[in-house]
Amino acid sequence: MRIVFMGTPDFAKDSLEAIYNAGHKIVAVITNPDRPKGRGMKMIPTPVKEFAISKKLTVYQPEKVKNNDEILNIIKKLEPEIICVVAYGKLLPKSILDIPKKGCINVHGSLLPKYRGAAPIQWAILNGEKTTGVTTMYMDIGMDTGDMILKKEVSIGENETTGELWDRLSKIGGEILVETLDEISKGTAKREKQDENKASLAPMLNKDMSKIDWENKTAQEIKNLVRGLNPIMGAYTYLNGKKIKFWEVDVANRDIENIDDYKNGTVLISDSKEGIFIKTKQGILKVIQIQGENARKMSIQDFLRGNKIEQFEQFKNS
RNA sequence: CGCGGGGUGGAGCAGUUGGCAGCUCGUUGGGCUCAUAACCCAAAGGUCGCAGGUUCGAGUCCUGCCUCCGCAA
Repeated sequence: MRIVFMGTPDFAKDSLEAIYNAGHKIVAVITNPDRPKGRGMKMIPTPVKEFAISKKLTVYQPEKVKNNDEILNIIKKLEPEIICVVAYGKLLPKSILDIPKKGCINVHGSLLPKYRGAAPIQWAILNGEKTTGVTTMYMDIGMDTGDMILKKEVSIGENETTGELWDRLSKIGGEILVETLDEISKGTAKREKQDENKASLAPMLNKDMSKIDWENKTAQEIKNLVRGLNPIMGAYTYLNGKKIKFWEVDVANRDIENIDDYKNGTVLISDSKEGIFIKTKQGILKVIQIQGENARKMSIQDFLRGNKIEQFEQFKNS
């Protein structure tokens, strides 16, 4: 089948690679423009672009796709039977969705209709979900509201981070996309409406939510926050006015006397070998990997050699 | 020229107005102990990123270079 692929990050690249290896005819790849990135603001191509170029596929990088006749005409001339969209980063207008005869299909990192939107994988971890998955669907003009074709469910590990789940789901996304294309070409693809009553949103993450709320969160909730934000931005807090990020924590299984005498966020134990243990609203939090201001991340043991954290010091919101 | 912080024994850090290079941990040897990753004693281990400059004297001040990292996107 003649396919136009649209996508941007590494999640999309795995899908592109999968359909490429499955032998589909990819007539063009559309991805976001290169953006200045990293130290020194160097222009970095998207992962999808890198792959496409290495396979000598044609690449287009429109700044926008709405009200853009140029890209609309380019896609029309390509006469794609299907457009595959994976984490492209922009909503497509109806004028583009109507081009391919067999429709536009999308790979989404959740079990729809749950977690529609930009950050389904992150939210699954943040909310402490036990399972999630990948869904393929026919696109419509809404945000992840189209009719579903295939689903694959996976369980989430207790300590799994967003980064780890992301990698797993992007591989599965590639597999399920190939299956979906198969079924479409054989004419056996289903079309299942999404149940609006079960729909939920997974909006983009913003900076504010990465601050640890010692007052109101339990140890388990904080753990979910930390692994949900790893490796995107990390969860942060303050100790003596200095910003500290946590990259890996666990709920500690130990009893401490008179624990209620201390405020949430208080360091109950600071030990050069075991690390630090912090009181929360419910449960004790053990810190495993940490990062100080302007420093790289390191194990709590390494951190404690050069940075003192005394017992009864308190982590605060500012 | 996006903003910013570094490079000091194996690890993580300190080093005040330039004046003998330190701390915690680790390592090695010894001791204590029924025993220990615990405790005590001792030792080894650094041309302070590189090059030049100022100075009686530079980890510290100046110049250039290499290199690592954080934020922001």
